[in-house]
Amino acid sequence: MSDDLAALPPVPACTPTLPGFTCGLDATLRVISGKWKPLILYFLAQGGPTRYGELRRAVRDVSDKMLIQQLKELEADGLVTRTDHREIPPRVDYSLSPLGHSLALALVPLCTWGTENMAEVSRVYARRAGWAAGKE
Amino acid sequence: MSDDLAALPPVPACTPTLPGFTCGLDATLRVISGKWKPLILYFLAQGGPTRYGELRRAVRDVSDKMLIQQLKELEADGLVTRTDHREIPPRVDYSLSPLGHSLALALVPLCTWGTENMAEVSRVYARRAGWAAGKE
DNA sequence: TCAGGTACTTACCAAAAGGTGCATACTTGT
DNA sequence: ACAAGTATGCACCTTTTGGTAAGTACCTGA
Repeated sequence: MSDDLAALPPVPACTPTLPGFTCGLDATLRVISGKWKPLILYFLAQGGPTRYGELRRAVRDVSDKMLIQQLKELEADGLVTRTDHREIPPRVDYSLSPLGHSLALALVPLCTWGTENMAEVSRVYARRAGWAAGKE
Repeated sequence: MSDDLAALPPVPACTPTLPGFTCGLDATLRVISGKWKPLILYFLAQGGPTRYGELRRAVRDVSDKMLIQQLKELEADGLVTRTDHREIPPRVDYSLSPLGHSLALALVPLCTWGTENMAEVSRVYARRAGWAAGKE
């Protein structure tokens, strides 16, 4: 099993191209950290422009405050585009910028990994949850 | 630019195979959320088994408390393996399990994305930081 | 007229995440 | 004898994150 690792494709080194980031991964993490951001990005990547309300209903359990906040940050970071149709009642929709879309594509392997290993993950998580709630 | 998106490879839908997770991405996020986890995984993926102290020095700015804590969770989640050589003074090293390594591989695109777009990210981040520190 | 929907904003609070520093038990080097 | 290093544990505290509930300005349908 230790030989496995040696045989697997080596993980490319992460170049610390710019100061302030230890590596590319670090840079990416700064932009997608936040409970809902990856989910928002991924959802937007699947359907096209989406109205606020739809998004709200799609990303289950998110509150208005959080959704708005994360959307603003994503917008400030140039990952999503907000379109205000300036109608009354309000109509606004969100879509991915090309940059955002490229990030969403980079999320695909994570999504795949999660799907493939969901059984493992859920087992571990059930243990954690039970351990947190009950006694042992 | 809106046609761009249509032309790009469609992001595969995320199957909610098991209850409790909205999709695979969600599952993955549960396991790697934590300021240092992706960095730890990635570092371990590059060099083999690593002693605690080395790891500590490698992942810059991490405190003992945090590093230990995250390592424990990663271990509990079956992503890293802890080997205590039961020596005195203490000698312990950490390495990736096969599952952990597969996850590290899934992180590669994120790392690449960050490297490629580091200029963008750092610009945005500089703005955020300055805006937080200064007044406007 | 009144409930309900739109896309938010704000104030207030709880929980989680994270940091600092001290302690341990034993070693090696000075 | 004493400082320093090893891999942690623990108590205390601050910062960040996230949630709840209310309000806004306007519209539509009953």
